[in-house]
Amino acid sequence: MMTLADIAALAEVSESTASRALRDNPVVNIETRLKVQQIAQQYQFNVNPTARSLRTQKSYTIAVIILFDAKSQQAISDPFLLEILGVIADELTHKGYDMLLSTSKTKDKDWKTYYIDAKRADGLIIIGQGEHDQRIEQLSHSKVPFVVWGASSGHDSFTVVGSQNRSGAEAAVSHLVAQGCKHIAFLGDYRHNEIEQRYLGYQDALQKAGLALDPAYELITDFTAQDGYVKTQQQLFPLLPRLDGIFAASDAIALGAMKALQEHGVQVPQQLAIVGFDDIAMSAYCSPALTTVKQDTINGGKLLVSKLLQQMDGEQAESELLPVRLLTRQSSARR
Amino acid sequence: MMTLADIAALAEVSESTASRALRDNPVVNIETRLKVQQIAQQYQFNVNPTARSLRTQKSYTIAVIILFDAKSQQAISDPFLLEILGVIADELTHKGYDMLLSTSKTKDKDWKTYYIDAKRADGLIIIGQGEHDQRIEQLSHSKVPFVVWGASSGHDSFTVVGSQNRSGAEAAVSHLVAQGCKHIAFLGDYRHNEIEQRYLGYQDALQKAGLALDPAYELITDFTAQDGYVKTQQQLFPLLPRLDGIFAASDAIALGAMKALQEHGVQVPQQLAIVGFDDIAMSAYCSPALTTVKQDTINGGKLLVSKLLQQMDGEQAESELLPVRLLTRQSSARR
DNA sequence: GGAACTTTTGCAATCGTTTGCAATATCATT
DNA sequence: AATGATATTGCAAACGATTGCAAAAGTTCC
Repeated sequence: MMTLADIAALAEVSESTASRALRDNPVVNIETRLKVQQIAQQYQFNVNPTARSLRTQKSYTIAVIILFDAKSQQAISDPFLLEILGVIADELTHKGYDMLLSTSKTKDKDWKTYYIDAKRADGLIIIGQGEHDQRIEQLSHSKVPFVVWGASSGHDSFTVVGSQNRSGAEAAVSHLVAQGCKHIAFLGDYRHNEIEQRYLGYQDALQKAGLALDPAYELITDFTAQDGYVKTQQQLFPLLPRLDGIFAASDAIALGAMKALQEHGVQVPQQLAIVGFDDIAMSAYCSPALTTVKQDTINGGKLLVSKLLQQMDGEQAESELLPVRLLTRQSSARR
Repeated sequence: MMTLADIAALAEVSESTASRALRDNPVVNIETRLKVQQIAQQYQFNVNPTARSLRTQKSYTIAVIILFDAKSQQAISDPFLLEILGVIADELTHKGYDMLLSTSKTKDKDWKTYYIDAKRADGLIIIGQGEHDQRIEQLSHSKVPFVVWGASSGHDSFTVVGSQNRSGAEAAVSHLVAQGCKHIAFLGDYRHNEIEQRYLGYQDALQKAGLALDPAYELITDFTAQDGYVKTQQQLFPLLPRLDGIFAASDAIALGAMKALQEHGVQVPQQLAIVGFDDIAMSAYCSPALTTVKQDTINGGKLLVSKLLQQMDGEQAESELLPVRLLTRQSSARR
């Protein structure tokens, strides 16, 4: 392996000059610079990132932490996650950063100590707040640069990027109302930050439509199709003659519910319309195709990265919620 | 931030001794060792991984490279991917390694140079070979420790961990035969390594059953539900009266195909039975529930890690294909 | 020709560990 | 008490870059 010293020797300059030349520091003579660069190129020299890290105290690495739900041991809607992860990876690569991935099951290392203090990473991207995580709150009291994907409380002490869950949910439920639904159930776990917003949006829509809020129509449901299926059987079937709409906090839940209903002989969407959230790949390909709310993963990932880098540059970064889009498909087509 | 020097001073020993004490090197007196460790603990000292890396030339980091398909820009069956990624992350964490993630769209950095030579990582895990990647073949001529998730040719020049795609596919198709199917189509892109194996398994089963191989029944299909849907409409509908079974190389494809068929009024499984591959979360919750072949992600991830570490210890690591499991559900229940 | 700048370069310290080797301390043996 | 063997410790040199500061070289101007 070539080292900077070798290149310097070949170019007949000191290591200092070689180092500066490689970073294109204008303080070194343009000709010298070119010469060094040319030689480095020729010998395929790359600076050793470890050595540079040690000296500069920067790692050019960002840690991405995927939070798993304490109970279900499941991450927020999988397909969504993979997509945003891909976008983040691309963005970081593009900006010259490496990406350290950690899928954090509940109790584990102290992020600040492990990543930041130890200089493993220069910043943190945390995906999925779940139920108000202590650790995030705590981080915000430190100087650690980090951003979170999730729900914004409107006055958070840290930078959040997420979807307009509330208005998205409201649009979804209003759509159900417009389709003639009068008794609409909510499936999801509103103890989860983002879901809470969707739940509020659900209420907004009902209120706006002058429909009553009925606790019997609100089911706490995990993120899984499995739980959507089970909860529907257990708690929705009894309400069935009247129940004519379901807003599920995720597509997975919606599909689980739909399955249960179909097995029970309920016609979707004629007797009961369903709307989900996420637009996972399968949503368009189930029968009937699922109406859903699509999150803007691409811009989400990009924003997470740009706001984080912004923070690392010492600037402030505001929280931001991205617009979502209602995709109407057959599962809610009653008129 | 505390440094080793601080700890050494506090313990009134030299840095050398402190360093050795922390690694529990028996050459230092047991009492000294305990004292140093106690002090380190008390002051929450952690060795700086960058400095250690520089000195030892090891990073205690593994790079995981997710290969995307050149054309579809899509990774192999998404849900599967996220799962195995989680397992790998856990295993690595458990062994004290960090995980660098890279989602490699076609042309990018030279892995050996970027990760290994630059000491960013001590080893590589490559997920998804796709269509015989040049770069993997090339790696095997170097001393770089790496493992690949994919298909084994039986005589590969590197370590592969994967599923028994061929026998799994054979079981799936034999199951269709047992259900009375006589004209079974194959949907998938056999230019992709793993899919090729599934395709061979498909042929095995047909041959064993004495059924004819008909090229008209073999459709090159991308990994997406979308393409399964389109290709089915375009190329399967004409064959319909006779066609009575489909083996799709992935669940996504299967669901796409199913959607097309249902829209076309074909009864699944009565008129036509379908089997997929992967067991993605949705498979059990579509209608009818999809019969499929489940891969053993958990052991897959564990094996990838253990075989890689084995290689890094200088040992040889054999390729290994894991058994899969046929999950029979309604989409193929004709008897 | 020399003072006063400006542009380029290089010296040497530093980042925080690990480790080969030599030095010292300890102990048993004769 | 001297000798040799055996535990313990510490010195100092890496690992491969970056950077403040001073020195050297080159210009300009009177």
